[in-house]
Amino acid sequence: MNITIKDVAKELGVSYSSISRALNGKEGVSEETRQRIVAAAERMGYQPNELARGLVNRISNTVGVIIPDILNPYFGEIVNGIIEAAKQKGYNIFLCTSGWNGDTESEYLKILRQKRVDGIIIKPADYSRDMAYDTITTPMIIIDRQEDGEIHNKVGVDNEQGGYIATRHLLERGYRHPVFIIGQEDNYSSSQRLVGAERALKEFGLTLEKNRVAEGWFTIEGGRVAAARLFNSGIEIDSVFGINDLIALGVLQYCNENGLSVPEDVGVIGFDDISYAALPQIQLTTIHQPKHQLGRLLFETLYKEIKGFEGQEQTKIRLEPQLVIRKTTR
Amino acid sequence: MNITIKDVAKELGVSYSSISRALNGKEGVSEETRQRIVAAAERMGYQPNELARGLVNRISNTVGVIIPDILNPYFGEIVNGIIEAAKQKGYNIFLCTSGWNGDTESEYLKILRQKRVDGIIIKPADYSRDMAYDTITTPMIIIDRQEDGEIHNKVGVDNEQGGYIATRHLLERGYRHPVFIIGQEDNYSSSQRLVGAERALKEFGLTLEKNRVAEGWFTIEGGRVAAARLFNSGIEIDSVFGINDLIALGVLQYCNENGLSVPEDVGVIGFDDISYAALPQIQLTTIHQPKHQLGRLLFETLYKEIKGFEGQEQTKIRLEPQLVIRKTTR
DNA sequence: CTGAAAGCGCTAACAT
DNA sequence: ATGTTAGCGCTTTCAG
Repeated sequence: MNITIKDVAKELGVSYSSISRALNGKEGVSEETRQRIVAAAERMGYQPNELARGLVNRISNTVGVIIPDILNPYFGEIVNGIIEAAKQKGYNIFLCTSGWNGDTESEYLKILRQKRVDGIIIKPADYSRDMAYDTITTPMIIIDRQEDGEIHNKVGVDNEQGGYIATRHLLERGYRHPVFIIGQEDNYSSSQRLVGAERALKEFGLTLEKNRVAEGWFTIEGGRVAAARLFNSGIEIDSVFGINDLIALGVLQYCNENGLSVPEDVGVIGFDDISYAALPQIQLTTIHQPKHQLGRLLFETLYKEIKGFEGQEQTKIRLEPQLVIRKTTR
Repeated sequence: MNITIKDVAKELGVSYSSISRALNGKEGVSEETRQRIVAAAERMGYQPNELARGLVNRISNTVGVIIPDILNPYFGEIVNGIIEAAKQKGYNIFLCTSGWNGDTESEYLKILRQKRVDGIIIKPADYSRDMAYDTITTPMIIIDRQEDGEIHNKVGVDNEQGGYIATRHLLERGYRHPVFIIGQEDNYSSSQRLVGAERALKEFGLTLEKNRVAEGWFTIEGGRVAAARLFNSGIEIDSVFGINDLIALGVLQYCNENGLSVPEDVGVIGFDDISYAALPQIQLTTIHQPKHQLGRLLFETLYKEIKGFEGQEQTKIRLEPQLVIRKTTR
């Protein structure tokens, strides 16, 4: 089996608590024996069992990350930022994907706690469920949520403002008949962005009509299908706000396949600013989010909670979204 | 703190070994007490400590995954497949990204073993280092490697064949001056694909010249920069084989920015067939890999090794790549 | 069927 | 400075 602390103790004829002390840099061992121990451990290829250490120390140097979909570059970049920040603090991450499914999410939440992760970073799969998070005592931080009444930390972009900026841009460019494609209706980010959209519409004397909002999936295909539904519904459309870039990409695909020229016939705006949106062949106008930074911030905030820094107050960080005008709006 | 097996034992006035038996579905408890125990555990919100279980059982139901870059959709889809297959077997994954850095990779390899993962799935950061894997006794599987002389399992696509097909396609379409953009020179997949390219060239009476191969990074920007270098080097170029789709996307970007029309002035082919390659605005000709399936297979093969199925022989699985002709080659 | 006790590998008092 | 011991939470003999 694996070499344990006892093996190297026996080898050297010292007690194994000395080994522990030496290897963990604690005082109580002479410099000489410390060196002998370190050398022997190295030579024998000793690897401390983190399971055992975690059991006694009650820490695992591990955090769980639950996101809906790793293939969405938005989450990909966030995870990238999390991993980077985690590495600097000696943490590893359990990556879990919920597929926007609340049950899968709950399941992972349970497993993560059984694995005794030190903290959890989560993007809720749906809106309704997440008030139940308050019963979780593990340090936890929620991505992209700003609501009150919960105990956990929150870091995210200002979605309402983002939705406002996007819609306002459409309106300012002369589009008067925008439609909106969101994810599932109970998705928090979607609804917040819609609230912002409504505010912009109001400023231009317009209202948000129900039949101008379509639900889909947060994927390219989801956007394409929803666009088809909208354009075939008979309403007048001169622009579409895809609630994320993947959806907007699907809209672009629909337009392309159906001879609608962008940005003349229809203007398209997305949200997130994933890297593919900037390709010269795409040039999607969108709302930029600092995704990598968001990931780093997420971990760092969680880390502080884990280590018990800065008291018990809930911390909320709200990042500003930014309009990036490219070629899909006139 | 967290409630333990002892708490529920005390609550019920039974020994805690009975709790263990009941909760793990082992025999040796009457049906009646089992039900009482299950009910109490549920009521008290008992969550077994997997760290402790892992310590005694010597299993963690965890595997480590080390990939170079989660933002490359090629790896994204693989990871997706791994997570999906792992979930079915009750496994969680530690996601580690090496950033194509061998030292980072080694570091993670060490940590993973300390965390006592049951197995490791790895895409080596570079070529030279990976023979050192033979000293690792943890079940391990290597992505996309077919070489002999190692003890670990291997699952991947036939890169030589893929490189051959891609280059042959270019040649068959009348391109006679292809250049090649690879990742770092010591990358295994790159060199294998180049071997295939050479074979195709030979069939057309051509040879692979050193100055027609450029090194870059496996990113869009890497492809763009390498393309610029190549096109400015004064050699004749009528087509480029990007060793992965991200690089090919960068080449497309370079062409777009420099008024080179594709596929007339220059033909472009990639490798991987990431989803963005199929966008109507992109339509990249490429070599398809079954990435999701690859991920599933990776985990399932590893799982068998962990569970000690099918003896000790090294298993190698080689998937067939497939040419997908779109619009970037004439 | 059930309980007592040992031990997984390690850390942290407590002794010496 | 070093060794001894208890115990982290759990599983698994071994008795009863």
